[in-house]
Amino acid sequence: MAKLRSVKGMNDILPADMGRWHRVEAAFRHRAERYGYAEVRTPLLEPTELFVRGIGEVTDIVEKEMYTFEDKGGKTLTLRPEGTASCVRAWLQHSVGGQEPVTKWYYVGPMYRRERPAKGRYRQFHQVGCEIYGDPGPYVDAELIDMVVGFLRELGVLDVEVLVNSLGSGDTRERYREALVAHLEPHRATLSEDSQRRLEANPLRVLDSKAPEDQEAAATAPTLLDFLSDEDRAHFDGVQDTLTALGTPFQVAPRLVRGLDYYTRTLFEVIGRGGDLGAQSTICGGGRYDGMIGDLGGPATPAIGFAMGVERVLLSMPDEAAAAPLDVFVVAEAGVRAPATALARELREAGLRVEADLRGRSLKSQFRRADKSGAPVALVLGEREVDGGGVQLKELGKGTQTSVPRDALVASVREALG
RNA sequence: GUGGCUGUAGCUCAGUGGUAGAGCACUGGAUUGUGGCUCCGGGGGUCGCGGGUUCAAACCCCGUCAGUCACCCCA
Repeated sequence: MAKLRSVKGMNDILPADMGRWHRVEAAFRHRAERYGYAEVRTPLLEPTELFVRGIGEVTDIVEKEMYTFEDKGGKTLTLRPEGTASCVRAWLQHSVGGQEPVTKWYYVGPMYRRERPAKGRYRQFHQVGCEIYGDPGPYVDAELIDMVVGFLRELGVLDVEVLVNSLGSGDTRERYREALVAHLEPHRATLSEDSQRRLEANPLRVLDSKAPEDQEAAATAPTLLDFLSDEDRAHFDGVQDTLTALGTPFQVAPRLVRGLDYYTRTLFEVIGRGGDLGAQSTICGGGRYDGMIGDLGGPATPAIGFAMGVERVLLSMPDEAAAAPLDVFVVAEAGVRAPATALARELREAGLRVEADLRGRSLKSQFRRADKSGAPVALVLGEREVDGGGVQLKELGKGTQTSVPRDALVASVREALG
């Protein structure tokens, strides 16, 4: 329609939706802070190198989804596609690890990925997430998962599935990868085209392929859990035992894998079953990445984190009536608009949310607006009231109207609002 | 990135070759300072955009852009 449009896949969030956004963000902040996390804000733009090294060169995100460009100084920059790498960079850059034994950070903000937009998937999307540096788990792993479930529950997102897996550590993944390729190679010809490609790039992904021709080869494949070392196994048991102790329902999903290279040991995903989610049903994904900090040149430090898609949380939340954004609507005759403005200011200074129609329209149309605004109280100011030193206070829900003295106005309004 | 479907008023949609419609929303009014219900009126659309076929295109054809669904991937 209009010639000027927002960039494809990047959406405006209009005031009508803002209540829901604020509710999600506020609930997340409060919960994270109750669990001992502190907010961190990192730049939207980072050196491209950070994501190439942090996320992994052969991942889909790095290979084809990043917004990368050269700035005027010739530096290669990238709009952040996720939050974990930036957090690690900031943590290292400011030597936070030397100042405290365990760091717990949370973040809220937009991320950028140049994918084909669909429901629940946009090119600018928003994530809330947490990261913990310096605690090897497994208790903190379970606590993190439980916090996510509690957060979603608070927002009314009850119909979720929590999937948990362990990718092992050290060379577990490598050994498993080799065994898996050895298993799949004889089936190569019957695998789907995608999976034949994945055989080289990321064979673990063949396991959760939806193509029917891949199902058989995947079903008979060795499972990653069989390759765990004793330590990895004990760690994974610890995660499960703690989740059970917390009463958090979960399922072990031995074939759960992710498209980011950095994960080790604990891996989890929260899937929404209800709401308006389409094919993008993953609300939250996360896991341990004990190797990343060392890989980026820092001291070997265990780490775990997750990210949640705010748009997806919103899609899975139940609808609810929006709270009235106003307390009072001031209705004034055209000739007394100046004193009406002063009246509105007085109420606002007292902390009330006040709107007035100052265009000089008929009282009837002002009342119509007052009604639609949702404000429970209308105050009427005309020549008579200005002369008499009072104000008419009308409770729009009840239809009752009383005259209140000007100097008792704030108290009377407060009383009417309950 | 691949395939399917859809683009008509702010929103939800009807209209399938012959002068652009409905409901909701917005807005004015229904006698002298008062909302919600009802009634009457008003504004608002180069029918996504570009090209083609035709005497004539919202309608048929091609392209393009956007949205959406599935795949892929992921939050």
